[in-house]
Amino acid sequence: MVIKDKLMKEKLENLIKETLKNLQIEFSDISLEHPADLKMGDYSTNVAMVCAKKLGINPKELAEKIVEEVNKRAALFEDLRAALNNVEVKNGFINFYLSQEFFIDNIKDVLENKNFGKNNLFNGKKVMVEYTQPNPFKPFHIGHLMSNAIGESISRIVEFSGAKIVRANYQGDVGPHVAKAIYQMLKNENDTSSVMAESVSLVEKADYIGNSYAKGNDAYENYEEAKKEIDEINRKVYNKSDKNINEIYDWGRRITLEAFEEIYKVLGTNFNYYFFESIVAPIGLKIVHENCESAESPEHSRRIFEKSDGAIVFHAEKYDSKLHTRVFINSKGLPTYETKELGLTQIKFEKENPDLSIVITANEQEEYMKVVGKALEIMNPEIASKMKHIVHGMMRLSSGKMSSRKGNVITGESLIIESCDKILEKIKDRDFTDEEKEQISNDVGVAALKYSILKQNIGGNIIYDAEKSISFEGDSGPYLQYSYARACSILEKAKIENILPSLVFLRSDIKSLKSSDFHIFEIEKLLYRFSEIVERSAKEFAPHYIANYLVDIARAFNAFYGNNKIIDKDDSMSPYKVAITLVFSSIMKNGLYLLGIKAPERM
RNA sequence: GCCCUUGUAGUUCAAUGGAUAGAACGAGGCUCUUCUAAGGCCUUGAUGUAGGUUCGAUUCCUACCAAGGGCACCA
Repeated sequence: MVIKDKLMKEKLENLIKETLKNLQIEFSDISLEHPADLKMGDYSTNVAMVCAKKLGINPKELAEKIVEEVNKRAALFEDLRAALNNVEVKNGFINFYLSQEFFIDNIKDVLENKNFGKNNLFNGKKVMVEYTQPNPFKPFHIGHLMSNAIGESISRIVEFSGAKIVRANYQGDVGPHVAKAIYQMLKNENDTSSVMAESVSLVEKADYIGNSYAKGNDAYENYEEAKKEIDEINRKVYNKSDKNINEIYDWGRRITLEAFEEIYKVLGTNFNYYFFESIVAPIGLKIVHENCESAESPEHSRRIFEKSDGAIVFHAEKYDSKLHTRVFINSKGLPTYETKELGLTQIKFEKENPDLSIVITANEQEEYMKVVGKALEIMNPEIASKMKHIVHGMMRLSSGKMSSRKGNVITGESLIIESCDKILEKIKDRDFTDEEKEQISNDVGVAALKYSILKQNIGGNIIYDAEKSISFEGDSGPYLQYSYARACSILEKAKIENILPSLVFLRSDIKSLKSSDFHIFEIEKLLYRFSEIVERSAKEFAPHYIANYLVDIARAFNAFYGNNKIIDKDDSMSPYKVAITLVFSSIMKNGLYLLGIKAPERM
């Protein structure tokens, strides 16, 4: 058995270390990387250039000397001898070329090892991930879609890296936005009661509530009278004092939550916890009051929060000049977002006590969270150290339109439907049953959207182009799925032709082949890297490394497909090519899973 | 004004301090009596400005310019 993927890097690093030691060069920080260009080898190190200056030697000469010594040492070990094809100096770099035997053994490894691609970065850790956070009474907008795609992918990646994942959702079921929606629904009492009827669909009901919020919000901003009424309703919602309001509230909350659940089903998310502001708010209030300057009890001597203009605030700039003051309890005695966040954090740790608690939100909340984090750090440094806030950018539509033909705001939901409908239109003439078409267009439509969100660094804003996103060409979710489906179809044919993937492709077989008959395919040089890509994604909480990698292997596979006949009874290489196809399909499926994307076998 | 984030082909995005800065879309050409041509192959083009650190800077540091976000009772 030759060395496989991760071990290879370690072995090579050790080899270089030993070599330097032999040459009496002191250097510990070995950098060994994959060169960007496959022509430059499979691994590459810059030690010669780094050490040359210190030693006052020409880097090229030093590199030659190191290579000579490396070759001598590598010859002593059977595994290295088999795995290394060539070591050479180019532009001062020392490049390592791996052998056919290395690649073949790694193809075998993927086929035999069920855990291929996994790593143990988070072994034994419990990680809670909070994401999506749509608010009852408001539409599921594009930001929620982004948060969901990113949160689900990060959850899966971290889970794949050994963690136990707890998925959490946090929803604002009290507050001004609720009052605005209820205000409008009370104004249109007749419409409201007819929408509440059984016969009206869930989607229509949820739309009605979302639109009521939008109108109520408008009234709040433009009419003093409405503002007063809404503030009054807000208070009544908090203390549940009005029977009529309670009834509409209970109904609206239930309907919008049910509608969200339908969306999660389409997106492929299952939450373990739903936290609500109504539950979290009183806990946060208690925390703030106990740590406020007015607290009389002597055990609460920490005066973190201070009274100011009738509100209770936290002067974060006292602790960190880069932060600022924020209101935690407003002058009406109601908790703000910051206070609720403190309550939420406490509940999370009481219920699950995670080793790491991740919160995913849009970047507009970055500065608030730093202030909340500072307050938390003073009160409970242990919990604060386990919190991680991951922010994502905003999505803009390339068309510039943010509202649909009906004049409604384009919601996350409408974007999903539009995407799926377009795919359905594209595949309408294909040879599938209506049921299959429905399933495929759902899987592909959602993939198109999710991929558009995940293909780039999550911190930046996204310009969403619906046409490009659903395109099956180039850099898209459907392109990845198409490549997978194509591989599946080849494997199906292989089965019919009875060409089985060769699991035992013996070293003697390779040697008996003339070198002209055998060359290492680009796809082979990429497949074994899957696990290190996943590990890096997990370490940096960055799904886009996986997305980019999948495009790379899809392209390499399609080139392999385009330039080779895979199923060919007269070709002794055919079983091995089938094996490569099988490995590609398995890695693509796993990779798509990590992005939260389904992999249909036909499309 | 202060703080955070971001400036890369015409456009949308990559690039763990490294090699000739990669893709995709767009444009032009070629390609299937072979497994999904929704594919493949070829051609075309970019690091905001000015310094600094380094053998080497898109990456790190400083200043400037530009965009987005935050800066007291919304979330």
